[in-house]
Amino acid sequence: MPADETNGSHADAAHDARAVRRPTIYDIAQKVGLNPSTVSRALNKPGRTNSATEQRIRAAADELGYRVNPMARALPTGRSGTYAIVLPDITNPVHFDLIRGAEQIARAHGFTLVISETEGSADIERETIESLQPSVDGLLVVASRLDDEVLAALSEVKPVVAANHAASTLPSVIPDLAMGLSAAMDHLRDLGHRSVAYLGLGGAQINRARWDLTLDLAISRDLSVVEITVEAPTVDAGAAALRRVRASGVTAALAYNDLVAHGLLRAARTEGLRLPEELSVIGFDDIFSAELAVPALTTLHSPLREIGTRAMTTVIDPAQNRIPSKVVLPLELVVRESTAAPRS
Amino acid sequence: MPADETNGSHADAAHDARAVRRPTIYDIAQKVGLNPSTVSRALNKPGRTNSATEQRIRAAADELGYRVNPMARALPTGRSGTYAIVLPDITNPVHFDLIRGAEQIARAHGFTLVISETEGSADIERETIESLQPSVDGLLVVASRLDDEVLAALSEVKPVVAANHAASTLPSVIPDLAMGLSAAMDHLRDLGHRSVAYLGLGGAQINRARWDLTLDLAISRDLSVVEITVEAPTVDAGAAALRRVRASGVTAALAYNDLVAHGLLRAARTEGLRLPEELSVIGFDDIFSAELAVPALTTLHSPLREIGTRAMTTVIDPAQNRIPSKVVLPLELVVRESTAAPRS
DNA sequence: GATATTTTGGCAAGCGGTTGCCAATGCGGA
DNA sequence: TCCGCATTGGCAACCGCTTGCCAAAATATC
Repeated sequence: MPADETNGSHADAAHDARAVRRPTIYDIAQKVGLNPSTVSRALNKPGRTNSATEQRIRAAADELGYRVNPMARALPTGRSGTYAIVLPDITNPVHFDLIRGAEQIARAHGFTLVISETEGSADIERETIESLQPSVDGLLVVASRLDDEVLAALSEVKPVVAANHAASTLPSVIPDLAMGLSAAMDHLRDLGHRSVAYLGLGGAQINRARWDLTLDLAISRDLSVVEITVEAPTVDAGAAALRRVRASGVTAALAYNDLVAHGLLRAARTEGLRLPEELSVIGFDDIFSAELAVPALTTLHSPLREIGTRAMTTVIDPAQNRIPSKVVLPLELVVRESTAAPRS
Repeated sequence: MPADETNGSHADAAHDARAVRRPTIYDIAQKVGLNPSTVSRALNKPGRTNSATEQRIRAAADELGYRVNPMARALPTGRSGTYAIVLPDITNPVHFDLIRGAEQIARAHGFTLVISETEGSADIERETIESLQPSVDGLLVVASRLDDEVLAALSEVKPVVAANHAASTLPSVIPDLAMGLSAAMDHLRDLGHRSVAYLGLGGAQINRARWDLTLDLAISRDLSVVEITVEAPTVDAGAAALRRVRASGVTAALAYNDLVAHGLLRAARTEGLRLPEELSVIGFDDIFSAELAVPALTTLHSPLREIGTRAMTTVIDPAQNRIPSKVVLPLELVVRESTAAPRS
């Protein structure tokens, strides 16, 4: 039988429709002369059927090019095999590695991942999660804008785990802020800085933890510190902050993230500052462009990818799914060229 | 009724299960004393039911916090309301804006988007598409590694559109290579360059079109041109190519993408070349870090975001879905600091 | 006021799987 | 040879929603 065109066997009216119908377990059942339930078992319950018939069924299945329809399966079982990751902004490079880590685990388990943006709005985030719930087996929320109680309520329906920020009511996977910020502060102090600025993101609760900690750490090191707020976690917002940074008289700045640090560096260069002598800058995250910057960015390397894999692993596992735990991963300072002793 | 705890109304055995059951149209039907089919119509077929009962149903629906279950709906209708975008590598910044454009359109229509990586492997790509097919209404393939015929076959089942590369058998949305490359060549020639290198990506068919065109354009401008192959579309691969670029004696290089250009620049700076006088570099794509580079990268600005929106719009529309067309979008040269007249 | 139409709602089948339960078959042991 | 048990496969219900078809009710037509 040379022609592959005949695979529709008894050509129905369906044939003139635009889309070709995919074979179902009923087609397989008919082909081998067995009941669909047997086909289902042969394909999914190892050992439940005679191995000879299992062979026949398997053969027929891939002769027909059968693939299970995940939605049809999801209905009776309640398990769809898809997970969602919801985050404020896909294009923020910080999220790439996190997404990729999650994707890798999902793929390894044969799950599919849907990614959804919230544009940083709590309302959209809530709405998104609710509308996703019926079709997923669990959710990862990254840098959520939602209150812990809301998240707790949402996680009643389907498990939710927090990635990259701590939620007291959920399993969370976070970087070790204390470790990273201590290292950053030590580094600055050791270089001889006496006063530093922290460029924080207004309105992000993830920012609070960082600032509170930075404040404590600075005080205990006898450094003076001020918080300067940027409007968005972007290059432009970072650039716009330079004026205030200079006005504050600090010799070093710790940025909310690398994008902000990039902006600060760019603006400083534009203004003709000598870098890093006249201004030391430390970023946060260590995105791929950090080492491309001039001067190359000293930054806190966040284990984004591992945060993604751990978070995904957690949400997949029914044993860890629902119990609020906290996985903290090392946050390391990588020293490049954007920090130096202040000119005296 | 102060307590919100009572929403389970007649508490079933389901109550002690981990996951809370979400209300269905049956719950609504029972609550208002109507048939589920009426509920379904009230919610989805405007005008099909009496507007008074529609009100009642709607009220009951959101009192119960009802949300339709997309999977249950997908089964009878065959429409799942989700689309997939499959691409070689999520973390390649080139894809961010494209994804985002697609996401925006999807969201605007209330569709959900699933993103899937192929790691640049044709086999994985095919496998991915096939396993996604039953649960999506259409696919976007970005920089596909698959043959046009394979794609054609795949698109029998569910519509597929090609984004950022041309597939003769599918609707495609692509940048205007001729326009962009002409501008790049003109720019180089006008600066006084006589011989240029093209840094191409081995094995990518999207690369062939670029190289062929570059060759033609160079010849017609009386420039000499060589192709230098990089192994991967990455910064490191670009850096590794510097040696060969210098050996070739060219004064300018056109890179496969901005990442490669970044690498070239970085390596050149490390080697102490004076940039851009000793080597002009033009990138491709205009990713966000292009203007962060030092010198800031002259590059071909690809309308990635619009490619994403147009491709998504196309795949959504049954009228355009299936007819191989070609939407070409302007590819513009943005001149920054990485190109200059060669030192004479 | 009787008949023809239109509105409106119910019934039931079906989408493609899964699974509890039962029946038939095959096998071993007494 | 007969009984009991383990294997193996079939039956049918169900997951939540949609939709063709029909009947009852409401409305329009004469």
